[in-house]
Amino acid sequence: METTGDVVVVRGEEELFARAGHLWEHVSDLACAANDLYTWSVTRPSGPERQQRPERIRKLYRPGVLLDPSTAQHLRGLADSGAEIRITPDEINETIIFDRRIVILAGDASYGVRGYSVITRQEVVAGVQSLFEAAWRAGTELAVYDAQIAEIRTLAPRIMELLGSGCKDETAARTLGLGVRTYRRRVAELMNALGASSRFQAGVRARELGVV
Amino acid sequence: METTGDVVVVRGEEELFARAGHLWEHVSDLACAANDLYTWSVTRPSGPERQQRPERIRKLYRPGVLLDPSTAQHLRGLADSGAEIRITPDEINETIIFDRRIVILAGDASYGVRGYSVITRQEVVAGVQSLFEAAWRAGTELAVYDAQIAEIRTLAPRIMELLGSGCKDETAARTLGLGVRTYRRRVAELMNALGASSRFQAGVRARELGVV
DNA sequence: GTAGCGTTGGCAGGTTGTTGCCAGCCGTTG
DNA sequence: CAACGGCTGGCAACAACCTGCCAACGCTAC
Repeated sequence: METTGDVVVVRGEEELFARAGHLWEHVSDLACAANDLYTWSVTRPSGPERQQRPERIRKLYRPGVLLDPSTAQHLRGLADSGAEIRITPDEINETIIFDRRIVILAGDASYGVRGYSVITRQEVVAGVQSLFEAAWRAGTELAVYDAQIAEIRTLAPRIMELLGSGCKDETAARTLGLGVRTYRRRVAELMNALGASSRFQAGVRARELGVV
Repeated sequence: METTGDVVVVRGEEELFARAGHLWEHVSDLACAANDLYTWSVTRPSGPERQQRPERIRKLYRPGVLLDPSTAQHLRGLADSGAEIRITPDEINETIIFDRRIVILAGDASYGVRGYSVITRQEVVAGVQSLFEAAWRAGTELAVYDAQIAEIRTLAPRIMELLGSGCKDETAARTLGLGVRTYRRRVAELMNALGASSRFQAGVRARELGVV
């Protein structure tokens, strides 16, 4: 563990849980941005020590989380239970904010153990909060985005499977009974939902989200 | 659990462990083919019930497992301890064979719970064994392949990072101080090591192996 | 000092992918 | 029944990628 006054960097989910697990006990205003459903769930205790539910929960995700029907269903369930969920096509830094007082920023997960910055300095917290608010305002309500992406979702598994098989677009299109232009339209829509600018990146992203 | 006489299909690692965990106790001739290091480790008990080590262990992997230095080091350790390890560029069906008597074939892991076929019918076991032997003979000794891939491995993380960033080859090449032809040579080598025929497939594979 | 070998990188031809354009088709609405 | 809107799919221009070819360079051995 490294400390620099109001910013503490911890490495790995265990250290993060030890450091921040208690924050869930009394939080009333929770805001988070994540690339998938798991990023912040590791910090949250799931036993009897979990107290009352926060008064306000806001969650901001990338569209890719809606490509998996079960994940989409889970998010709808959360929304039905009172959580406010929005979707943003923009790149987001994975962040969680407790009561506008404590911020945790997730570091790069590409290699080895992930680092998390736990920030309590109020000026910094305020800055991160305002960035979150801007991203939140630009987001689209879950229900609205879900309706838009429903069509993509029905075909997404087959397209992902075909993309993952390594075959050419022409072959994949024929397999689905589509013209190659239409197949490529669908692929472009998936790339957008995954927030990817290349097919390699889309492949990585799809695997991370478990949709391939 | 579904049964068809000498072939039993189980779903998920827990059922597999319950069904096949005991096989490790007295096995003396073990042969397996896997895409990563974890596929068959879930079936193996790790406590005191594990008896003596098999007399012969043969493991066949795809080259991608050597892209990660720590995975490569682990495999070298296994080889040093007496296991015979070979690498094959060909597609392999994940298989494990106990004493030429019992075979387990891993099913598709793309979605949901993975199915495993546990086969005891001797004709089928013999057939699978001979397929394994053919693939084994075509494989390359770990040490030989490792030496060949060492060069690729040093640059692989940077290339994966750049590929994963979604930027163009020209940009990535400049970032690494290489010509775009040379960069594309390295990418082609990585694609081969990953057994991928498209960049999307390579992205998926790289993420599965944890090298991006 | 020279020959041989391996690698790099520029060039180029071919393939694959990205996206715009537009004709045709189908379903809906007035 | 006609008009309209949306979607499909063929075509095409362009971009990005894939791989062969070859000159140049650096290193090693003799």
